[in-house]
Amino acid sequence: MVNVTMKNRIILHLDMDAFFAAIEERENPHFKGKPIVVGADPRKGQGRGVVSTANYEARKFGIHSAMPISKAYQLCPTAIFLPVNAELYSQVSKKIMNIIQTYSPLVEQTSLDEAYLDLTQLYHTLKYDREEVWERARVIAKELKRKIFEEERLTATCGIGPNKMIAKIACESAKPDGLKAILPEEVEKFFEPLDIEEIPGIGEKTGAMLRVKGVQTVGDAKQFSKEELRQLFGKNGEAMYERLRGIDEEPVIKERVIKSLGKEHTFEKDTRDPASIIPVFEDLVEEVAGEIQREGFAFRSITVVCRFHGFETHTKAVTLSAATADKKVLRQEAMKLLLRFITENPKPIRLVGLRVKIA
DNA sequence: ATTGAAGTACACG
DNA sequence: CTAACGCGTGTACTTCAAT
Repeated sequence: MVNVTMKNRIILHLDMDAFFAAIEERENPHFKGKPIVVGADPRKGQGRGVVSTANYEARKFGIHSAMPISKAYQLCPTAIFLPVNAELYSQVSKKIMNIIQTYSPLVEQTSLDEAYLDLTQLYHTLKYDREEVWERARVIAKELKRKIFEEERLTATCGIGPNKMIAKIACESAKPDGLKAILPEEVEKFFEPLDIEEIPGIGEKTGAMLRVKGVQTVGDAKQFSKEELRQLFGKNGEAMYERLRGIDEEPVIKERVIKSLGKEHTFEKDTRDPASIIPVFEDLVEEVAGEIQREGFAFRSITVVCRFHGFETHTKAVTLSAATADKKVLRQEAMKLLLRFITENPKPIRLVGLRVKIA
């Protein structure tokens, strides 16, 4: 009998290829073969936002997600720049997720275009025959890809592994329109040459710190003991030690509980003019309060964010004596925090934001 | 000693 | 002139005060 616990799972990660851009391409067939950048308006290179999604044609110019739109414009001014049509992408996402649901009862949606499927039940239905289980998972991935393409004319990439992290890394390695399974006995070989920043949780800052220490790959990073990593990176360091070795016990969760909710706004030009700032901030209050009411939430803690000229960002927060859903209270308290920012800091303001913690 | 609040840093899609 | 850098959400840390 095979042990079926957290230690012996099979997880599938599905990630849509260049999702937003692919939808736009589908909706406008004459865009086919041209570089498409979905994101902020570049306004002749003066726009302030970032790239949400670039299709593979645009990526050939070096354009990628999260890149400042002004840089994307420099790299390829002739690309087709499109605004984010969130409503449309959300509708398509729902259809995709509905398809995914039919392949597993345990699905975790992590964004509009990504989901994890826990296929561990296959161990039961296939009498614990490991070969069969992994083969069946591949078949499911192929069927998923085919079904999504048939129904939505969009391609996806699937990764399969013994946990979420490995499934995701497998998926990343197979993009676009790919399928990759990493078996438990293949994990070590596969991980060894990976750049450290491919490990979830190691971002730009942590990656830079590791490179200073002469670490480039996952293999290099394994020279550090768990204690050393804890010294360097705290609690994250301990998790990192495990992840470098392909260990990840994170369960596939059906739905996450919302813990906080907020809105923010970046001005077209940095400003200290109350006539520009106040109405925008009032709108944030309206939207946050509206969402709180719609969801039937209450809040007790309020945080206001201010990003000043030069990108310096600060927060101010208050905690109320009791939870409430009252918009007046939100406006009153949030406005006090905002005014403190304006009186304490003479710099022009780039962004204002408002966030509440759900009680 | 523990808890909660305020503020900062970092990560991810 | 090597900087340009949205938005929404989560976790973890440090510091300080009150319990």
